[in-house]
Amino acid sequence: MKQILIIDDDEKLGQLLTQYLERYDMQAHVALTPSKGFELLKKLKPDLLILDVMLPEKDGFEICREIRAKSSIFGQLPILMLTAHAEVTDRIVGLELGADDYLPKPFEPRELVARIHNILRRSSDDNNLRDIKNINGLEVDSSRREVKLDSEVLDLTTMEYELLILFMQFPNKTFTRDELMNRLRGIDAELFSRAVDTLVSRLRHKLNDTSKTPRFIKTVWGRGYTFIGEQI
Amino acid sequence: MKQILIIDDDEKLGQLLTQYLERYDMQAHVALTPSKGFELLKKLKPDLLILDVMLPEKDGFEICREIRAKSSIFGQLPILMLTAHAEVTDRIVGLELGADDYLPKPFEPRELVARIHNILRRSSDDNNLRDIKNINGLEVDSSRREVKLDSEVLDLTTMEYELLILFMQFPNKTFTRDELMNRLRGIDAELFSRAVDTLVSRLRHKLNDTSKTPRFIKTVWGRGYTFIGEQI
DNA sequence: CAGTAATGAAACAAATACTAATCATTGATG
DNA sequence: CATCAATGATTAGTATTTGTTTCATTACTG
Repeated sequence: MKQILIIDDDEKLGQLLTQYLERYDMQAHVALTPSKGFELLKKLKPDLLILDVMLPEKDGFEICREIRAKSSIFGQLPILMLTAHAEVTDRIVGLELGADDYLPKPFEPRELVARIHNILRRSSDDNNLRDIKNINGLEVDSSRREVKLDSEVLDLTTMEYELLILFMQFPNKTFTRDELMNRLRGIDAELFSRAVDTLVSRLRHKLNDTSKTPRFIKTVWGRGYTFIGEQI
Repeated sequence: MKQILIIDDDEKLGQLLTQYLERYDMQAHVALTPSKGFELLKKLKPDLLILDVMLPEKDGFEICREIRAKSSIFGQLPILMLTAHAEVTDRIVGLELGADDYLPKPFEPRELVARIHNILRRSSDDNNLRDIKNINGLEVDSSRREVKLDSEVLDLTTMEYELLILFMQFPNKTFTRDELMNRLRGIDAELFSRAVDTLVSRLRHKLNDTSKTPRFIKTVWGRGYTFIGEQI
């Protein structure tokens, strides 16, 4: 069953949608505030996010941007924006904000369901491409959040896992520390410490990759780190 | 190519930055006064604005505030502030002024480029576009910071890499040693030694370019060095 | 072709960046 | 609220890069 997270301060609307979506085999969860929303986001890892533009604390644009910034974690999460009026829409869809679709209020529930289906179909198409990755003896099943090294399952922490799949998404790309932290922790990550190094070090250990000629994560001196792609 | 607008009354600095940024595939434009700056801002619609805090007419804070006020037009425009000293910084970043980052003078050009990249990545997550230069069997993928010689990846240090892309930016141009050091290390790098020669020598070795009829880097006796462009 | 200046690159030194161990903090869990 | 796991910060030790010196070699000059 698809999990849908709705961030909207209109409680009544939330309940209505929950009931309605249930009929289409979707389980909806409502967060009335952005902070509650982020909490549920982490907990539920929903398949789709419905976001109201008008919200207390921060507006929907802001939330959308934040989520997109943490691209490795929620970069793929489809987002549907609910706008108060049809006007502002240009900014929303596909553009810098990275929402996948929008729907002006008021709307027909059926219309909403149609759009949800649309989005989910779209996103699942390219999700399949990255579901299981296998590079150089390292196998990641992202739907299970499981990593196998030479057929043995590794026990990775959240950060370690996120770092790994970020690396694997862009093999051979050299990431600077700043870049890594920004991608892993979101926009405003200011780093004064060797936290990234520590994280990499821990991941390397679990990957058994501490020799001077690394199998997976190479240090690029003066720049950052690189995940080594297929060797030819 | 990214367009960068610099508002700064230090003409020399502007020129230097323009040249430097060129190497990183950014086109810089310098406005010496705020009014000229606003004019260019409208005309160019740059991807990023670099703003000196100390300016004639109005100071950088003021400009920043004004730009942020016209949020519909330039609300998204990333702004990098150059401050004379590191003190005032709290007010600047992210706060009521809405700058995206700051950099205290004096700074290393490399540092500036790193910050620009950071900001641009944050504001629009589009570093998938790669620009690849290919000269005479030497291939540089600047987004990955990867250099291939006859299809083999080279392991270059930071300085070696910087030197190489500087050369490749201006094939057939003869650089003096002074010029090279200034471009590589920042504004008024004083050099009493043969550091440049050593650097070139090291790069040549990695490029396998030590024969008397060089493939890439030619010595111009009494002058400096030249990177050999396409042979016809 | 000798004399002189410029260059290449080896060897050493200094500066800088990285690793990993350790400690501190945070946040979750019962 | 005590415990434990995850993550951030600090730091000593180490490795790498970069700058400097030096000397043999090379290219120019008269």
